[in-house]
Amino acid sequence: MVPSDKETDAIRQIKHHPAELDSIDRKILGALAEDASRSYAELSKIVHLSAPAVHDRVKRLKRDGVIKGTVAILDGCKLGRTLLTFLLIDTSSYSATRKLLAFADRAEVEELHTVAGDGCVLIKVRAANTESLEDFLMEIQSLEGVRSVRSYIALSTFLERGPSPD
Amino acid sequence: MVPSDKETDAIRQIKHHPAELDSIDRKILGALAEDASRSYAELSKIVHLSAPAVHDRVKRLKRDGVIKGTVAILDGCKLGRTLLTFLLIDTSSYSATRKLLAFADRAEVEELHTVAGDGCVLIKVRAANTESLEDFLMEIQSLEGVRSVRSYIALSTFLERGPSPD
DNA sequence: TTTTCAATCGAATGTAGTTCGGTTATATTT
DNA sequence: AAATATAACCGAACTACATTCGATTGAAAA
Repeated sequence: MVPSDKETDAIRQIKHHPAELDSIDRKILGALAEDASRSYAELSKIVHLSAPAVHDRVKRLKRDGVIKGTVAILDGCKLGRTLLTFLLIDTSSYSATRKLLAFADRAEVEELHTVAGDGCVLIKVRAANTESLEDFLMEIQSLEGVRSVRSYIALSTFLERGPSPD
Repeated sequence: MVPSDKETDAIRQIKHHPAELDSIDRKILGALAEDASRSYAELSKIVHLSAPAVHDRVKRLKRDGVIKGTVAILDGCKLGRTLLTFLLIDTSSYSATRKLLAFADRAEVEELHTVAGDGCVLIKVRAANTESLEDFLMEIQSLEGVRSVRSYIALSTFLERGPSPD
């Protein structure tokens, strides 16, 4: 039985192998990673192809999962979140780590990773102010199995973006 | 003299005060932060307004800088970058810190902040593999004025997104 | 009260996304 | 080598969405 298109698409998306990308693909990806509102006409000028040709490539890049989607970038300060902090949390048990994963639901939490090294969990938090950060910290510190929490409060941000195709 | 529209727009964008947002604005922002490709027709169903009304609001949110832009989210693994690492670099001089800021140009670097606390600079790096991460680390460690570099290699990522309007 | 302003709507318009058929070039098969 | 299949591309047509417009409403200011 020949696999249906749907099946092969599913396999393609799951694959963690790097997709084969030529220089034109990379230019398109770079342009869209910078500004996803660019029109196909605009992209076609950048890569010297017709608009439908660019459209085909973007469609393929989405189908293969290289482009995972497009999102609006919001200004944290304008939303009332002025305090960016990275928390490095050392846990003594897996159950404690699991409890920390639940914090992914919080609106203030932007990233949550488990890491190798001294700590176990790394959380990027954008809080409204020091008070709300303190509340957040207290909540984490009071969890059973949390050994230590180190806070790194961002002073200035010089770069914040997603993966680059270059 | 009455300030021109251009001037007031410029002031509005620079302002770090939180913009006044009602619940409809927040719903729109949330929907677009999740998927910026949603049409005004789709958004209008979510917030129970007409498409032009939503259009006006989005235009205002962009003008005020609450929406900073829209970007395509790329899959780091598909691009051949499988290794996500956070570096916490302790420097002994401002000139060393300045040298580190130049690393914002690197394709592997996704975030670069100065932080208060033990370290001075926090860098989020997405490298192709351990070898290229090692090259990167070596380069930083060999900089004059770099006291220490702590590496936190991500094992699993449970959340990665921008500021939320909620 | 009267006026002004901002937010909204339906309808019309314009622009950009998308599909289509045909062409070329390359790779595969016979 | 010839024939066939495949993939990438193009211009032109089509479609759908973004955008503009004028009118209406309701609330705040004069």
